[in-house]
Amino acid sequence: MSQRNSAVTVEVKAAPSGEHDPVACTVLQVLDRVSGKWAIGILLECAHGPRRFTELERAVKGISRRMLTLTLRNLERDGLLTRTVYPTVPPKVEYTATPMALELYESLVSLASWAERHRSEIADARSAYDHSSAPDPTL
Amino acid sequence: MSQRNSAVTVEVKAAPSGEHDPVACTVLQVLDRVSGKWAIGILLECAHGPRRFTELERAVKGISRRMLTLTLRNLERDGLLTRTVYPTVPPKVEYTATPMALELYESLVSLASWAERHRSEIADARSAYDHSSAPDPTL
DNA sequence: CGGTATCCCACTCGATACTG
DNA sequence: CAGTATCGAGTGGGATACCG
Repeated sequence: MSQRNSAVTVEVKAAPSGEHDPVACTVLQVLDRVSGKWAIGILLECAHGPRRFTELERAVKGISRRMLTLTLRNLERDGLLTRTVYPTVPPKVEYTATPMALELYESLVSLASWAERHRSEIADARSAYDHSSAPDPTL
Repeated sequence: MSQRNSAVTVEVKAAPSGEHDPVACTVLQVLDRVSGKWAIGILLECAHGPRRFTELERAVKGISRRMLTLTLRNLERDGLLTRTVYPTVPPKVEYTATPMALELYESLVSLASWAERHRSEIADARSAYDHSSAPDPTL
């Protein structure tokens, strides 16, 4: 992976940014941080206390080593997780949610509550929409 | 685009879902709805009142017709926007945010406020991280 | 005006194999 | 134990051209 910009060797999300609307822009930045299939699950686990690599691998079911590492690195880079290496043998590494991440989690809960309140409303809207483009009965 | 499932002709996001953690799962569902580069910008515009197709095209700068249509369809499908067609000539179509969408917007604002509060903290974490994998000075 | 249809690239993510 | 390297499929999204 010979890339001129020598900073990081792992794939790290390049901030898309560059929006015009200040609010949309800000929200998008947060979203980019916690979007992706795994970030929230990992954050959630680490919010309950320090977690080791393999603990996360088991706790966040379905994740691959690769995605675990990648997501961990991005969260660490954004200051949402701290990575602590114990120079023992065998090696031991712990990931901990930062206070900032715990605050973020509170905001995410408000999002979740919105989803709970409107779960059925959304489901209804979906089926209504999907049925309105009705399949031709003559087929 | 001959697909047997005749419901919708446009590409519509198939909900990935299927997570194990209830909170992570719920949040992910919301995120999938408003993720993507354009959903929030469009929602934001329509929150200020009914908007026509070409108004949105101009307001949400950088968006293509294709992505505008796709995102509008998804938002409509989830019941976040209502689409009103005036059968005039030339045609006129208006998109309006639903009450549910306006509520969601409030939640997004709390996310934005989190981002504001921690903007510098994140920036610091980033540069610290990026500098720690220091490029070889001898190059 | 308000869309669709196509083509295509970049990026995400999973599977698998290898390493300090 | 805690990663890294590589390959390849699937998908998000841009450009462009066409349609009722």
